[in-house]
Amino acid sequence: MDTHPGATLAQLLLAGFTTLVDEVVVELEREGHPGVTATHAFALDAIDAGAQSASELGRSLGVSKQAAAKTIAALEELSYLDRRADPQDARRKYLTVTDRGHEMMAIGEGAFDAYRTRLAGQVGTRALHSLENVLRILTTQQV
Amino acid sequence: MDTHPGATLAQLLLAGFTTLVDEVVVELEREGHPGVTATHAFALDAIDAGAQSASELGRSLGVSKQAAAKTIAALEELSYLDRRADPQDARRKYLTVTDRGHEMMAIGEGAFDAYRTRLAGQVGTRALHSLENVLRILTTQQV
DNA sequence: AGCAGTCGGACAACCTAGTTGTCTATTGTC
DNA sequence: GACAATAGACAACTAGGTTGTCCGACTGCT
Repeated sequence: MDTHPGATLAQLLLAGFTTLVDEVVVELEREGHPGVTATHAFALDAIDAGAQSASELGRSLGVSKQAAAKTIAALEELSYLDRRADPQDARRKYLTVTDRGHEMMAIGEGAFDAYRTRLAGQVGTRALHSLENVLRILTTQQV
Repeated sequence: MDTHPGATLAQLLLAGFTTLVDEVVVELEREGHPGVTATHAFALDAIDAGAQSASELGRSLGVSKQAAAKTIAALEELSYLDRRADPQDARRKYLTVTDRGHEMMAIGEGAFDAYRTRLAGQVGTRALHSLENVLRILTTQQV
């Protein structure tokens, strides 16, 4: 039935990601946050979790500092971030998440979690935990 | 430990995809097929499986016919495809996979399958089947 | 047989999310 | 004080898509 099991696995992983993300983006738009992408949401999470400069954000997301700077510019434009001079280090621009940024994060997280909970209801908590465990092994080990 | 389970699931899915694909691209390069991307390999699979025109390929991959045409142009440039006039329909350009294309497909599939088999060895066949089942539900149903 | 509508393909302009390379200003280290 | 490392800005580029427009070829209907 499936003549390409390995390639199918890859396509399933990508399709799963886009399905989940599309759902969340639609929900964010419905809740008053149009123009937000998954990249934005992940970056804002990383900044709120401690990445306080473009270089640091790039390292934390695994992309170049230039790419991180572009994402930061977009988030600032959408009023999700403030950039201020760092009094300790004149090279840096200190990043803080605005109130609107925290609101967007909460809605995004809520939508992600709600989807995950619905999925758990359909396939069972054990199957979902098993999936997450397999993916963690896939991404962190030499398989 | 994980304060964002839903977002983490999305990131795991994407990271799983890129891990798998990067591995295969490296293997293809090592086996004499540099410049091949996952997009190319998936498109060639779809063409070999019956998508015989740019429009049809686009529908089968879920992208616009223009995007499919760009991928086809790249595959033709890399000598993985032939485009010939269709005697039955002068609008169409009939697509056939070359010998080198079939060789590349075989290597790509082999690399994908080998990785999947190694993963099954680490986590068990049941866990892998369960993962694929969950992803199929995630991508094909209204969850 | 004619004609309207659909379909395949090409071309252009644009977008997103990244890349590398180069540059300046600042900071930390010996 | 010299010098390497770091933060950020700017430019040019790439991949892989998108819409919109257009034309020529086919198809179904009357």
